[in-house]
Amino acid sequence: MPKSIVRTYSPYCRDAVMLLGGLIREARNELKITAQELADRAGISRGMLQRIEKGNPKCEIGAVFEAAAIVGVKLFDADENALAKHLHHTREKLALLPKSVRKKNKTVRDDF
Amino acid sequence: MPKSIVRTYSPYCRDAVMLLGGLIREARNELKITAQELADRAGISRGMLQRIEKGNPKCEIGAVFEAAAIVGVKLFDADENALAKHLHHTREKLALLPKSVRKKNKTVRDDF
DNA sequence: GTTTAATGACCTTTATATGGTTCACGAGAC
DNA sequence: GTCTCGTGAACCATATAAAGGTCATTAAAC
Repeated sequence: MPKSIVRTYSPYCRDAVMLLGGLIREARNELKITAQELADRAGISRGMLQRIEKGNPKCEIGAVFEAAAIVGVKLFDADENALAKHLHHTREKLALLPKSVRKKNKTVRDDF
Repeated sequence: MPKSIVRTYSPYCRDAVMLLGGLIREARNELKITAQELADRAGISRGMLQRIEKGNPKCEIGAVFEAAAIVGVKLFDADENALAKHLHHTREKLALLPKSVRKKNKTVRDDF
């Protein structure tokens, strides 16, 4: 970022990220997998996995989801097939939706 | 990253990120909110929101979750309270769990 | 039709997230 | 006791993600 941007996160957002990290850590422990091994399998560094499990919001979502998927933490409480189907459905809906939203004019003429 | 790392993502991971982005875009359209407005409210740039909605895995998870929370896309199919409770529960469990996992010695002596 | 606004796709600059490497601590295994 | 392994934290170099801007296209609103 050009100008030093101090990003703030809502408590809900911070909780969600921390929860996800905690779930990953829990699952990893139950699977008796070392941090290094999970990191290798996810294609990330161990330090990165540490930040993920700690709930650092500044991690790329792809790495987090990858780690989560490996240890079996399902996002959206959905299994893979359902996810793919939902994705397909979403794509269809998006294709039909208007590409741009436009706010209705605030000054509505209702004096006719 | 020092050495140019080409990260690969599993199909499930890519689908999950794309699904989340699609859900955000859907929700934003239904709420009749412009991309600029959502970006402002989430404290991110419009270009960033574009990448999020497109399902780019290289976005910080905090920004994605923030945008999702604003438009009402709940992660884990859980409401805020349940999330916070779950987080608390997770913290407790983590406190009890051993801090390190150690693989059992492969060469088990079962000849006694 | 015209006008206005929202979006998508660029590009450049710059702050920073990441990978890699250390080191220290803790806990099993021996 | 010693030795190993897993973890947590800190540091550094650098690839790069993000912000901000511009422009073209599109589509609502008029």
